Amino acid sequence: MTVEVGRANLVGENEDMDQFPIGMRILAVDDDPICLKVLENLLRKCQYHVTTTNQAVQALKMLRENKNRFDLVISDVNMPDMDGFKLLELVGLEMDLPVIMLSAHSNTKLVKKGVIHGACDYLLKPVRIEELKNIWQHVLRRKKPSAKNQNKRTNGNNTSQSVEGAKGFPPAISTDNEKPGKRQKDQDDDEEGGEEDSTYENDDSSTQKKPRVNWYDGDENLHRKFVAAVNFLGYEKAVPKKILDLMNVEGLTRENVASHLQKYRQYLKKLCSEEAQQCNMMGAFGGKQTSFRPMASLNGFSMTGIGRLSNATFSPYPSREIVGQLNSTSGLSLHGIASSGMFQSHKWSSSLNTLGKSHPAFLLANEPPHTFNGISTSSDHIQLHRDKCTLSFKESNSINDASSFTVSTSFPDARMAVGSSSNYDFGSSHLLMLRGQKQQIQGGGEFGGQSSLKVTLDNPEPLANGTGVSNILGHGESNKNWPGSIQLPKFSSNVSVTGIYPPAGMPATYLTISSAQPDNNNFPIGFPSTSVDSSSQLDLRGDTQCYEELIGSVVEAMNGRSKQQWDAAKQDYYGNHSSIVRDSLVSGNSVVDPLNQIANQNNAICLENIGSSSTNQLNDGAPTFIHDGAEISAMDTWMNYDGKILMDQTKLQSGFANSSFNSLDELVNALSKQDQDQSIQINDEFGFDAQSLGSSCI
DNA sequence: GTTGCAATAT
DNA sequence: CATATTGCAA
Repeated sequence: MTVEVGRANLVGENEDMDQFPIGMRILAVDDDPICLKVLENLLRKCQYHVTTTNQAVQALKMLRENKNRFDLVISDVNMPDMDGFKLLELVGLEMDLPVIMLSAHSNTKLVKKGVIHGACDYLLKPVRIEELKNIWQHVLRRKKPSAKNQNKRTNGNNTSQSVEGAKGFPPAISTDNEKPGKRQKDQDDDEEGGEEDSTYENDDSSTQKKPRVNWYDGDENLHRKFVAAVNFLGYEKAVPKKILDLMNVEGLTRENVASHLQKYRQYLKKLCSEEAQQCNMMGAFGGKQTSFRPMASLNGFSMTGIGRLSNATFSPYPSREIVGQLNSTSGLSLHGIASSGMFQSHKWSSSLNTLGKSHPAFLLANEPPHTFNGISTSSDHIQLHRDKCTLSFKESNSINDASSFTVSTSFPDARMAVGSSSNYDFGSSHLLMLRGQKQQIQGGGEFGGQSSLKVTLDNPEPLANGTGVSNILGHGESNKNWPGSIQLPKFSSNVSVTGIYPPAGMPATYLTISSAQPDNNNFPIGFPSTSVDSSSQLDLRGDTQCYEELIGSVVEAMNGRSKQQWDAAKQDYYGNHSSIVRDSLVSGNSVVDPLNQIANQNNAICLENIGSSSTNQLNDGAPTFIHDGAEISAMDTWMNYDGKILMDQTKLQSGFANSSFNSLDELVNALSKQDQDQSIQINDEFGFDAQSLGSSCI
């Protein structure tokens, strides 16, 4: 039989495998003594070495006592003391032995369940000896990859799946036969014969070829992990090794990641330039906001494992830039630069040179960053001029200082949101996205539609890398719903976003974003900033309404055990201004659609992530992400790394349904009454401190 | 030792 | 052809 030939060839060199599968050690488990006896006899006829037990618990005990005592486990599914699936799972977790499930029921669901839980085979009772004769193949298959790595896997770890690990399978789950839809090149459907021979030849020699990494295959989608890792680290800081560490995917190499990163960057570059073109095409007039939503692509997690990168779903923008998106009706077409162009204060990005080259955002108009038409980034501010529109950024304070910046606008219906991710290198890695949106303005409101938003970063201190960071990104846990734009900086910072009233007399279309010390006057004062070196401002003038929206989010890992997302703040301003306070110090994160907040009126908004105080564990990261409203709306749920649903958009839209916001609600309400000075003690288990929050508010 | 880029392989 | 892998210089 070819099987025998193949087997002989394959195991021929392995001394102890000469006799294989004769004497293969099998643990048979079945609560029914009769069935067990029958099974035992059949197995013995196959010349296996059989050990039996009628208790799953006992079986587990035996297995644990000596993990190398058995080569394979055959277990009944239905057992009184322990579900066969449970046993299966435990075995898979603890010893990575092939497990064959036995059941009298051919229920597809059961079979599926068994396979999903890692069963390498699922046999129906009564079992025929013909079936048992072949079960050794499961042992062989599993041992095969380890043969050459025998030394490495003596620990009993489940490293035999190194190859499979590259596919993103969690080690705990046997990967032998599942995922029918998945095509893995290293996996021949026929388990033996010539295929094995050729494989063997390759394995044996140094010419063994690496299995190709399937970044997009499979439910867990390595690319998602990749994106998450990149976002976690921040675009510039995302280097292959760090990404690899974060991803923590077995079998994946740094080279794999480097390659993928390369491709990813190229993609972003391309995407951005394309978008720039589109933006240009769109022009200031008639461009339909919804047809081009660069930020929509921030949701990298909507990408499904097709192996194709979709513009709509990839996550192209490094979040740590300041991005000004002036689009649409605001008519902010800057000297031919896309009206939705992205701009960055060079100080916020430590290296424009690099960015200009590597960051698509700066490739707009195919010009070096500092030579953008009308945009100057050579100093600490960027100015964009087009007609009445001016955008300028200036970076302010030193990196080590707490910083704040204020965003203000007089656009009647501007929506504003500010978030922060702390990136030490950037001094402040505020994420800022300014986006013009088409929206009806209903009048200027009592303040003439002016608004401002202050963002304060109180804790730019770098955080030690969380030891648990590696757990954050998945390990097979469901994270497919992560927003792609989540960023996980290495340290957190306090962020406060406060809606404030703009100074009277500001131009009707005026937006300022300034950086200043917390103690400074937080108010944007005209533009451009008169202080060249230490204040930053962004002035935006347009004759039409402009919305700014920036959402910051913080995702945090607490000792690697959990992730927290701090969210984003948005402010809808128009006439009255409403700001959204979000804090997901607990499990939550929240995103509030500004559109739904319009009703909330005159509230000054304070948003602060206080958790980063040294006393709590939020220091591991303070990711930020930006979404535009539509994007956020598109996300149904966000999940934390434990697979818990952190936020349900619908709930959020209907109000801060998330319980974690209850206190915040109160806080916001209180704050909205301009009672910041009062201490509102709302402490949660995470040390959320309303008082400090209040103090951060203007 | 890493990284990023370019050449090469699939 | 797109993408993964490999090679190599910085």
